[in-house]
Amino acid sequence: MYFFTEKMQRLKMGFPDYIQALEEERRKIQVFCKELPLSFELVTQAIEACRQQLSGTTSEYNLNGQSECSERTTSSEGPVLEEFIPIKKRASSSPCCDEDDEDYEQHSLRQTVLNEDNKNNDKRKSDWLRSVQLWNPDPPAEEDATKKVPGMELKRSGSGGGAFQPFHKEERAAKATETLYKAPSSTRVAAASSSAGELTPEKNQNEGQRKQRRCWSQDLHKRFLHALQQLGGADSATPKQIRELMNVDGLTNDEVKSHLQKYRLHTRRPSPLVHNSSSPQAAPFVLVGNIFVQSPEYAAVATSTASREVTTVTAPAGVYAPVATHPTPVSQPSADSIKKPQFKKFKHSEHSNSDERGHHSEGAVHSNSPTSSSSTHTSASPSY
DNA sequence: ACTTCAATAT
DNA sequence: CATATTGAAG
Repeated sequence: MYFFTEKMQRLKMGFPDYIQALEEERRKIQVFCKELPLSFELVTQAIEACRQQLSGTTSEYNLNGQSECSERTTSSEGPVLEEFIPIKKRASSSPCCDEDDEDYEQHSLRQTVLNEDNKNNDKRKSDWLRSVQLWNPDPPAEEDATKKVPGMELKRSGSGGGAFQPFHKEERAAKATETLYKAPSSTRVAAASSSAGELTPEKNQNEGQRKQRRCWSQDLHKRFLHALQQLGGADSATPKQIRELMNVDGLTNDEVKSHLQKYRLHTRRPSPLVHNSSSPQAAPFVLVGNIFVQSPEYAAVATSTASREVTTVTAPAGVYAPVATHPTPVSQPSADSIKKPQFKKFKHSEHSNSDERGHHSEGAVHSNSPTSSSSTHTSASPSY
């Protein structure tokens, strides 16, 4: 109890007041009990403890409350937060290159709201990394090994490394599969399997079939970022260099190129639009349905301006990080141990200015909000 | 019907 | 190498 008394003293409250404060607190976080189950529980316990202390008798702590909030309970009356779990865990992260765990994320808070009647409202998950991060939770990590055949495809089983974990269904297959390739869609015959061996995916695949999609697992992406950062940012890095740094075998330049393209695309200002009105800091939270959630933009902004700690706290995991945002990536003892290309060569004329992309030294850093893509506005996508 | 994303094509 | 287009998947 010392714990409580101390707190109360600090707050200059007596048990009754403290209890009341706690209850209020509990009420506030109740909506998030799903997201913050422990907090909820802690507060609840604290209340009970205080009550016991106060009256010496055991009183029910939930007079008015429900001790638990079932997820679906809320759904009955409207929108409900579907996913939003900030679990940032990199449990299974690669053993090898964990040194730079850093903030790999910025805005990836997503607010997904689900209206019972409307299925495709804003389910915009903010970004492309969605895939990256959900897929292949397990970092095969075994980079050393020969594995990671290009042909591999892992089904999402977002767990381990994944930062998000949708609370609903979600089956997780054993992560075992390191490499598993798709069944021959057609032409390819089973023949290969017999003698030689297993992996030679690209080999016998006669005709032109499109190459198996490469799955950018979390680990892979991590390496990608790592490389990127060593190279001074997405804008100065080139596919080849990246690939080399990544040192993943089986990875091709094209794959890296493609990924880089996407990365750049998403990374750079997705939203030219300004949210004039409210100052950024004014509204870290937005009201969604009947719940407040942190707005992604805010998180993004926070990353750039505010310090990292804020970021880490508020922003759950994302995958793509500001990358080079700051200095000292990994091993960077001497400034010039690695070269920083910085400016790209601009071929000749053209490049009709206006492009925002001319970063200056430092290494890039767009820490803007890629939040993306989405929301509401329809178009924006090339397809159509 | 739409979006996202890696693979290709330029 | 950068970008644009394609085609597959969700």
